[in-house]
Amino acid sequence: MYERKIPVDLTCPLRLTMSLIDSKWKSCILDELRGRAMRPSELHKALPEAAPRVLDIQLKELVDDGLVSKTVYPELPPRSEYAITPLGMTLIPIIDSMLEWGEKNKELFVRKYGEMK
Amino acid sequence: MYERKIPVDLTCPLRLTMSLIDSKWKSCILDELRGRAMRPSELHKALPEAAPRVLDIQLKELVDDGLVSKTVYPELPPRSEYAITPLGMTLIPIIDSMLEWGEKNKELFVRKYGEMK
DNA sequence: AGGTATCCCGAAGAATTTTTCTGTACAGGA
DNA sequence: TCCTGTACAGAAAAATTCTTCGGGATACCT
Repeated sequence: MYERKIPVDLTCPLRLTMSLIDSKWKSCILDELRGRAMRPSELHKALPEAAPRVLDIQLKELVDDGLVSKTVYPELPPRSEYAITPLGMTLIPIIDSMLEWGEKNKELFVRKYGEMK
Repeated sequence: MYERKIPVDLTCPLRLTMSLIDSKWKSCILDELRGRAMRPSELHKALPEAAPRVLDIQLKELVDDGLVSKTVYPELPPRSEYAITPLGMTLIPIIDSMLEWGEKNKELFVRKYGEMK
């Protein structure tokens, strides 16, 4: 795993919160898991633009940070499920306000940056 | 300036909003400017841990995105001021909820990651 | 002229994150 | 047996962001 060489000042509440969710797919993962627990393969299907390996890594970080929980069912074929934790749920209002902001202002930026498709 | 090779799907409202504020110092800059306009040198003093060049670049991007405005006073010595725009102000509730979240949960992560000084 | 201060910007390299490729392991089905 | 699906992880490459270094412009002051 990668070891940071330049520490971040997590004393700043803003940077602390940011550090937990500003990776490329973390906010999307939390948004997907808000309604129900999902299996890894489901998440991969739900976020097809994300490289599977990246999803796995960011999922693991979310688990390490206590925002998501992982349950492994000792079955065959193997099955596991990721669910948002109560702590993770407390971030949902932030996700929601970002969703709402993006919805309300998207025309502004689609015009500026193009469809980006 | 750097040209992206992998486009981001800004059709997703969450990723759109994120893309505007998830650079290292953008949220901090908006937080600093929320109260009053500031000169670049003031911002550098307010955020001493940020490399000045990075602040300049991110400030410029915020201006390009319409979240911050720049006013240059044709004086000598030169003076300019950055202020948050009405559009930028609509992001403040999001910043606030992140500040609040970080404040409320910081002990959890300080314990986990250390003081990070 | 040499020093200050202000603001801005280019370029190279380091740091970090993301992407891609590859490999492990298990068991069911053709 | 070979191929499939599921889940996970190492390692190298590529992409992106951040850091550092240094320069340019202007006009003031000594």
